[in-house]
Amino acid sequence: METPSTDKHEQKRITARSEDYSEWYQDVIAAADLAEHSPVKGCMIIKPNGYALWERIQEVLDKAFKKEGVRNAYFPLFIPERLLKREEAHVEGFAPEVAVVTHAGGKKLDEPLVVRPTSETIMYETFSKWVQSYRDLPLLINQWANVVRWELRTRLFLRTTEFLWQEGHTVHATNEEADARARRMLDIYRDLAENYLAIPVIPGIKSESEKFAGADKTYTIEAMMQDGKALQAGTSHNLGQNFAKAFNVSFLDENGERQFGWQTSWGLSTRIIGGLIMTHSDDTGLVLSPRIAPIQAVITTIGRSDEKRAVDKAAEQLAHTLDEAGIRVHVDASDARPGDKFYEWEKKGVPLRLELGPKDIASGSSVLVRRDTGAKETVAASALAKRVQQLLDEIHKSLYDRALAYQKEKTKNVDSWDEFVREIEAGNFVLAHWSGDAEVEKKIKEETGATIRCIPFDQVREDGKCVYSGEASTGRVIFARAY
RNA sequence: CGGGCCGGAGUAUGCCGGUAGUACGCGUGCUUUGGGAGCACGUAGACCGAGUUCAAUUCUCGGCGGCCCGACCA
Repeated sequence: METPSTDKHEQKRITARSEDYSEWYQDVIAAADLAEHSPVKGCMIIKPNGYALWERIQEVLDKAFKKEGVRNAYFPLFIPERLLKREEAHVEGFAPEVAVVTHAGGKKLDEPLVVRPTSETIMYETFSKWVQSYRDLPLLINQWANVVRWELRTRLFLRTTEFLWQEGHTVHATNEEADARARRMLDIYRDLAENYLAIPVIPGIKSESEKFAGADKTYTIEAMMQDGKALQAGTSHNLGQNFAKAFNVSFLDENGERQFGWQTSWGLSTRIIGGLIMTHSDDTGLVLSPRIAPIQAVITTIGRSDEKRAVDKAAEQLAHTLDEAGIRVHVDASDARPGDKFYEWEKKGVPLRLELGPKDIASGSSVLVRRDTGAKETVAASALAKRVQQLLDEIHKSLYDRALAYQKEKTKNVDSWDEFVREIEAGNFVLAHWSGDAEVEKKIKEETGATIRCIPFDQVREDGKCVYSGEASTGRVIFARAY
């Protein structure tokens, strides 16, 4: 037995990724002060640092949605049970995981109320009244909300009993238009992931057995975490007319004929924050991509107490300059020792640190330190704002490139079953031929734990044989173990 | 729901069938300040129940709670 060290730094250290990925993940969340477990099992308390990330994501998505003509609305938390039961595949998919309110106001309710696991049913009941004519279409609605899914096993951010998300719901006159909308919204998620979170993703379509309960088609973006497991980072569904028929969402077309609407829904949740953590962070703590970081640059002051006033003043001035340049900046003028401050902001993942002390003020410069590489440079005060902006862009690119290189390195083309098992076991993504048979998919899952993450949009058409059954196949799909 | 580990200051832990000790944290004061400061004083703790025992935080059983691994899932 190893005796625990009494060294305080040893005690504060984050578990190495290579030792225990799960523990490392939780350590990073704790070190960056993002979230904690709540007294209610499976639920999560999102702390201010974590919520600030969610607010940034909301900001980016809301802007993109508005550009598309999507409008925000809010529907009730409670769904009458009969509504949830109206679409057959939907109720089957969600029945095992819904929470139901049976008593309220001191009485047993005549009809139980389901706490929404998603809002298709309650929204479409209303949509049937909102949509009367082809002139009412397309209807583009988004809702920011919490939902509840009673999962057996939970993990901070990745799968919690209650989670925050946005869910978009649309109605269209044609299937083509609905499908284009579903694809378009997935592309907005891809843009968020790649251009803001620096997470490279693989967009594609889900297999029949992996698609959303009640959808005709489910589109997804899949990301690879640092342990090689896949994370479904966002989904978009072409619902066809399944819900429109169940909820009578119909309209009169140009010819005065009644038609059912074609619908989509799409969602992205706080889970993406888990993806952000697991994509970039290291054994020192969180690493945030610059465009999503609530604080992009932190100015840490250094100096003795008799110098403090002058240093603080210079820090405020510098912060003002950076703020003017549109950089999200924070000044840490606390009394803590320099080393303490450095570690603190590294744990929290702030992309850039500017050290400012008497020496810097004397020389009219500042020391700039990158969170991702640790590289230091001294920059003249006059050139700081420009250099900071430049470095933020570089950090984004570097994080993205590194994650993409890792994903490519750990994605293997495989043509035999032995290889397949070995590569999955090694924590890789596997590109393999699959004939489209759901039974085969199920058996592969049972034997290896791997599921089809998606059939990539950029799939190369090539003839081959199913890696499991040997049946003819026209292209490779992505298999992996997933969160 | 199966398998494993664990419940003690805010956190992490050592020894122990008989005054619960240590480190970090936190508070006050002084000295410090360019990579996790030093000293002094202070602060705060055994999940619940039953059993064994002169005596249980320690041993046994049960409950409850947590974490990890599976099944389910965004």
